[in-house]
Amino acid sequence: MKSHQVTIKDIAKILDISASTVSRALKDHPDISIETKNKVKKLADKLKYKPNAIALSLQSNKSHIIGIIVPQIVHHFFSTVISGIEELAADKGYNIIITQSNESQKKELDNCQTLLSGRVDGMIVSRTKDTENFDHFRNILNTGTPIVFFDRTCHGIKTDKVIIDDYKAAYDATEYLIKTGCKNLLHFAGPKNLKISSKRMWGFADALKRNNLSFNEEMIYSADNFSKGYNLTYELYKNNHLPDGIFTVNDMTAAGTLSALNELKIKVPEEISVFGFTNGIISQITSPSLSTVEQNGYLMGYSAAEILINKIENETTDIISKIIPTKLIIRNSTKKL
Amino acid sequence: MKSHQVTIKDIAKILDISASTVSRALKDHPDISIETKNKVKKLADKLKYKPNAIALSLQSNKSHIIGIIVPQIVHHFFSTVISGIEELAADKGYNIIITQSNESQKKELDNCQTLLSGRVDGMIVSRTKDTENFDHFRNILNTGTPIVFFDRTCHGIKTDKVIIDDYKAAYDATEYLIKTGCKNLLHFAGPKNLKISSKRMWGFADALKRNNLSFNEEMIYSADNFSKGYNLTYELYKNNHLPDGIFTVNDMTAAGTLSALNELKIKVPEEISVFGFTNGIISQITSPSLSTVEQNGYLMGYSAAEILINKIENETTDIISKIIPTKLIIRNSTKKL
DNA sequence: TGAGAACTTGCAATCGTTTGCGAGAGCGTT
DNA sequence: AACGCTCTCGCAAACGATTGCAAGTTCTCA
Repeated sequence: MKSHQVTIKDIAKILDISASTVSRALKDHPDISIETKNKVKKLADKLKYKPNAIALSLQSNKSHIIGIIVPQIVHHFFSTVISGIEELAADKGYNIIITQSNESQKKELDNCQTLLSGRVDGMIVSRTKDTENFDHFRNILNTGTPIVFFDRTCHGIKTDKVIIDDYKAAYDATEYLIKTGCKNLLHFAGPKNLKISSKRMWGFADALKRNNLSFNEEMIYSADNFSKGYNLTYELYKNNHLPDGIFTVNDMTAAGTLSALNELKIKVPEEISVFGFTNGIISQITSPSLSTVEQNGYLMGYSAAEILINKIENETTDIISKIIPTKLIIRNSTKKL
Repeated sequence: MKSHQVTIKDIAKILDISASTVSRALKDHPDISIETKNKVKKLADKLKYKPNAIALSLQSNKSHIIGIIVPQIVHHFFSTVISGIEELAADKGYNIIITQSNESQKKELDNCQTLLSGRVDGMIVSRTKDTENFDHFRNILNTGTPIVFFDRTCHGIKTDKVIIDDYKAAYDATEYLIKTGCKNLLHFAGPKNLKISSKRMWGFADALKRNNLSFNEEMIYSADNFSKGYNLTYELYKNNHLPDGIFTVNDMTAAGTLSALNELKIKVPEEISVFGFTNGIISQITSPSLSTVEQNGYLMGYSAAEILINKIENETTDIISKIIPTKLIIRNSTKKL
């Protein structure tokens, strides 16, 4: 099937000149006469010649490919980040190869192998949740292939990363709830060993303390997806433990919470305020629409690509840690200031 | 920065043997003595030798890369498809390079160039909405690089494709609405020149006719996103034109509709039933949760990859048109049978 | 002792492209 | 006529890996 893409040699043979002349003619090298250039360009055009990127890579030892490893492509946040990466990469003449780890460390290792074998110029990675061994990344860095981590980073490795200030974002969101009159808050949290989760939790806790509200561990519940948020809300209702404000670790959990509250005919935000985190599509769709933290995935991806490409092209060695600013998006699940 | 990945030559030099011997030793060629093999393998292991995929590609004229063009990565449906492609591709030893067209034909053309230059072994494509000129795809097919289209296909090109039976799915959904008692239906439709939209529209129309309900063009409204669904619903309300059932071209539109109905205190499904299309995440989050058509994106991607890889490896030339079965997902925005 | 077989290994070409260097042609100058 | 210069262009090596073929060594057996 795959017949034959036109090569420089083909053109050379047809015009009865050498391949080097064709190569130089195509890139306007001054050594080549104008007539020859014209002949070559005309034929190249006619035959739809396209340079073989693979041969160029081999020659230059640069693939112009960025390798990406994410837990799941379908996750809205990750696809947003990928989109940001793709945008800048395309601009700068890079392609992106995407692999997903499905939260499995074995697959993550495989992905590293593949990308290394493919001689990517650099990698952008968000690691799996439950890994504490980062030797594979350390090895790659040692070979000189740069890696930029985003969102989930690797404790103990000195490397470039792009993150948001989860602590501050959570602090701000919580403080907003307090300022709009909530006095009895709960936090629906993610797994403790995931840094982004624990930071959000501490932001919540510190906001309470600084605003003269007491904090204790019983304000923290574990719930980080739709159904857990939904079920937990029902449970709190049954036990008569519903607060007047809930800050959730992500939008899905908030959506589950809202769904339960709707069914229970509890008015949001009049009786209970709900604050999410991520600002995914769903935050506009819930009823009422969800106040949340804008976690600019697109910008994260874009920035990560920026750092990486700079590293590839300028061979700098300084470690960059970029923090993407967050923003509170106030919609209708919270009261107005 | 990028120092040097270990090559066969490096190993050869260290052991003072030729590169060919190393190559053969690594792949257990019978010509090589066991001692040599052991020496070579041991050193290769120690130095973390990884074959240079680029060199192999150049040599074999196979890149083992599948190029993907989608309008937008962040769109849930597309990222689901990509996920399906990635899964099988990884299994079969292929990498995927992803590009997005952002619904711009110019970018789509650029993407084709890039992928062609990258010498991908094949492509999986969902084209931009408003293009009617498919010469670029025709040209690629002529060079012998196979393309499998999915979801949005190209009228007039004989090529492999993976689609769903939009007509039947729409027919079934509409019939469900009728069977649960709706007598006065409307359809919120997408652009007419997009085949998937018009097929859904005809499925809707024919279901009405076959069930002895009259159909006329005034039952078709143009609305294919959240805000259009929302606004249109309000407008119908004002003009006292609300039906007892609405079938929308996608989930987002349905979500907008539900949102408006909620605000208008119109009971769903008691007063109005709403049926969506896609079964994205949002269909579980709306209140009430949305009855919709399962459009198995993952399976579409997986199947597309299957067809493509088969074409690449077995060089078959027969054209395959695969139809992914759909399924009605009944939730709470419609009445029960 | 010599011939042939068996076993190991190396040479060189190849994939498509780039690039330093050298070579030939054509011209003008002395 | 001889030299030198400018214009054009081709040769060959290189990137990393594979592979047909040739070549070298060792061994066996007559």
